Amino acid sequence: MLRFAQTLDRQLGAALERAFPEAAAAAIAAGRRLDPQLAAASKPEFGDFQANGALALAKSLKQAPRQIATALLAELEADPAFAALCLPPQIAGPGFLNLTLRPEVLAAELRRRLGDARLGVPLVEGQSAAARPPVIVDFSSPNIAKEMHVGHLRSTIIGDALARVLEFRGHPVLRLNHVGDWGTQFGMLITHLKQVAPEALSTADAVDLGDLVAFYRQAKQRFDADEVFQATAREEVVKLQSGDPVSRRAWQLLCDQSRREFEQIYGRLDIRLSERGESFYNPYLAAVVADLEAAGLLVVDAGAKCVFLEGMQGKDGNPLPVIVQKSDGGFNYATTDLAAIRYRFAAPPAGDGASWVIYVTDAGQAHHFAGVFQVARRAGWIPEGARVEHVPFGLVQGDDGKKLKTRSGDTVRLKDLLDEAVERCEADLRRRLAEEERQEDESFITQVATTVGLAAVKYADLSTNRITNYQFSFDRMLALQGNTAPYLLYAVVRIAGIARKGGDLGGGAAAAFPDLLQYSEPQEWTLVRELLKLDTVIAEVEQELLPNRLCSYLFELSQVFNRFYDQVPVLKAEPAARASRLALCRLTADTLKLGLGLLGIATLERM
RNA sequence: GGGGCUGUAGCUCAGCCGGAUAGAGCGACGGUUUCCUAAACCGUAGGUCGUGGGUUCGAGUCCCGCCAGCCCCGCCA
Repeated sequence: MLRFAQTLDRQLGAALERAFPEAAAAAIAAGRRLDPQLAAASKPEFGDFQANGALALAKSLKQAPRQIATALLAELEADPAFAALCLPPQIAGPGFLNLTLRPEVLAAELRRRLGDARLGVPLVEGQSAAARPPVIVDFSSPNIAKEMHVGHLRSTIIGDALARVLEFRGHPVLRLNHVGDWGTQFGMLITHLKQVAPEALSTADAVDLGDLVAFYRQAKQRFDADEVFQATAREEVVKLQSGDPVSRRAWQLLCDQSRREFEQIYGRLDIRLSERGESFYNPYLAAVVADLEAAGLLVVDAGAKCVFLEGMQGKDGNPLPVIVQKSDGGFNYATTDLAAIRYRFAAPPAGDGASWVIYVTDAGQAHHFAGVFQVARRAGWIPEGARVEHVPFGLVQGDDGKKLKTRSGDTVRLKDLLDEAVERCEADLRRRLAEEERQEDESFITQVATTVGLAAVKYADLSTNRITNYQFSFDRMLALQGNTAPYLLYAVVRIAGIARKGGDLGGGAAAAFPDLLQYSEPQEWTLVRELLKLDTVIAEVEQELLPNRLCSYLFELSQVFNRFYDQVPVLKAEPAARASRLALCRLTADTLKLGLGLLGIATLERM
């Protein structure tokens, strides 16, 4: 619908200018234009689009809205290009102009998409993909020596979905895993291990990740309680950061251990990610401080080197600092984030040369990023026209509305969460098979349970607006009805069923379908219109970085399809109708597969 | 104390640049199966959009105040 919207906006704008030449000239002189305010129709009975401009213009034109709409209508009807696109428009309510695309225009657009692997979604304009500067999506970012938990789940899934959408649009995307592999935590952990389990620091696989997590917890407790330990740990950090070989070796072992565990999760979730941890930026930390010093932004306060923020105040009304070098000479996470931003925007080969950097982290870090972005901007590290943004998300909560925990009060391990989703799916599937007296082999059951279980977890996370906290519930996400992954997957399965029963879906080519598609039923037209919205929705997701918009669309498409499937026969229809309906099935399946694919969700032929 | 986010049906959530009578799903109640997988479909009930002002032809949406919940606020990340 994007193409139509653009064309109509132009035609309506021109019609307004013809109807009100003086007002149009005045608007243009003021650097504006008479805006027809074209929008998607708010209800199906209003057609495809509505123009709200007449209401807004009433005051400045000193005319009644309906009068303006009438004048606009007259100009539009005189435009043959418009008449070829739309049925005669209707003036409705206080002065809305309702526009309905001609059926043959819709059918032709649908036909066009049957032969298009991109289903009508355009590539970004501009240079070829190879010449374009990269977009960096920074997501997932677990910590070494800790297990991944639900918090990482959100970042991982949302980041992956956004990266997939941007890639599909033709952006070269650099997916970066900014793992926490540096800093005070390692000082703590290495100091503790040296004392209680030195073998873990010299021998690969001497301890597994579970042990490491326990050691980490003990180390943290000692760090918080014991000043002597704290001092030793800080010294250990300095040793590590200055490249002491023993510390380096210990650190490397710890990282390898954790990395293997992370890779398993990413593999299961089908997520591709380039690891570039905090340690990567270690060589650049001193330069960050030097740059800030040279730019005159550094202030030493209580022994720490700080940049004070403009427009952000702390407790006593004083400006908030971003500390870039601690009083003990060490660097902290803000320094690392500044080094990262500096490197990512710097021109190659000294950096990534990015044009857009997206950080997918929890909303609690909003202040931190606002501060870091401001410092980076004032230091001149963000080029003109480049974009840098924090894409925040809310907490994962339990049924009690508090941060999700296990019954014993621990954080929920991601691995356990995924296992449980798949197990629950499998149990449900086995029960269903028994009820329906279906026989399926074990590999089918495993495949379906795995696909549906992981799809459910991902979809539940992606389908709410990311900024709000969301309540985690296996029962809801695995429900077979409603706005859930199983419901969407089932729609794909139904279409696969039609193909199995002899429906020719064209096998990837458009040639199987007639040039003139013909529809008569309202359910068919509703489905046609829904299918044609894909390009608009993708553009919106890219603009707003909100995957839930894509989820809503896919859910609505599935609902519309299920109504069609229920009420309109396909295989038993007479030949002309049958071919046109098969085209709808084919495009629905393609759209669902593409859309779910962009969410990182795999589909099934049977379930 | 300062700042951020959130508050919409019993529950979980949508709601796009301010547009027409506020939308889903679940749950509740009532229906639909000689037909492409009923993991579906159809219908009914359910709302003072936290609250009080303001801006506007028009406010769930924008502005201000207040209330409630969550989060952040100097050397952890």
